Amino acid sequence: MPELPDVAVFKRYFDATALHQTIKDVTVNDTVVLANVTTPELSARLEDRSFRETARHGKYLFASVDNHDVLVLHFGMTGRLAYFKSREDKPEHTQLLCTYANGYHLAYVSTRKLGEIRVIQDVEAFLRAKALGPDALTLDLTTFRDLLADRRGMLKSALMDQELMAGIGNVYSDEILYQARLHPRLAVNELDDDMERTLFEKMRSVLQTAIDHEAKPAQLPDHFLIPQRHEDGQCPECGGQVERIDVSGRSAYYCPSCQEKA
DNA sequence: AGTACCACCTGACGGC
DNA sequence: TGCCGTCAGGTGGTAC
Repeated sequence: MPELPDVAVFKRYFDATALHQTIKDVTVNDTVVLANVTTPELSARLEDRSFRETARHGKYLFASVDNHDVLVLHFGMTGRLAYFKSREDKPEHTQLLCTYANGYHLAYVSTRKLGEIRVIQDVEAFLRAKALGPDALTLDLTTFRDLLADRRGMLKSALMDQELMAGIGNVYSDEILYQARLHPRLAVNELDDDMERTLFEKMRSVLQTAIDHEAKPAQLPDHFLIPQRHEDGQCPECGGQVERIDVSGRSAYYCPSCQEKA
């Protein structure tokens, strides 16, 4: 699930629950989610410390610790957070559990364990190492135009390329293209200035609207395509059948009559 | 540079 | 009920 809007909601959740409390215990379930630390190292880094603040870039959440470390959380396809009081409420597939002095727990939950947890000291250096592009919700129109200027290939692939811009995944790229009424396979260099502007504005509004609605498909506005991303899905605009095609190995849903290819 | 395909993981779902 | 293939919103590596 986690694309930019989801991670933005996780950040809000983290900020509302897990900051400024002393961490008394750290438990790791499966070390496969640990990218650059061992369980003992992670415990040593976090125990008797607290999280000071968080930041988000693309699909990454950064939680700074009051010792200059930064805990990096990436959620893969199935990751999420859960804050709860009773151990009985610990979700299945909890991979990392932080227990606070007040007895509450923060869990990093991931069924498929495709995400990762790491500890870094320098966020900027991390972003450079990953070669991540600017955050899709932070970049401005001029930057957006520059990024697309010397890009070839298909529109959907470009939106999803984390090195071009960070945060957009398979689902939200479909939504942005639908709102902009552009075909997912349209070549980037076929876009004129107006289409670029529209795409940029829809990118912003789609991401922000999703965040405002907790990134829950069922709560999204009626004119969104996301709830229709399935067999038998209907276009909110024309009522026609939503179609599924392959675009660079991912399934793209779109409306063939509203999203012209050229 | 961009695309296709595989790998990493697990669970849900449909067909037999 | 059980087994099997397929698919799922993530990234990373390799080969064209």
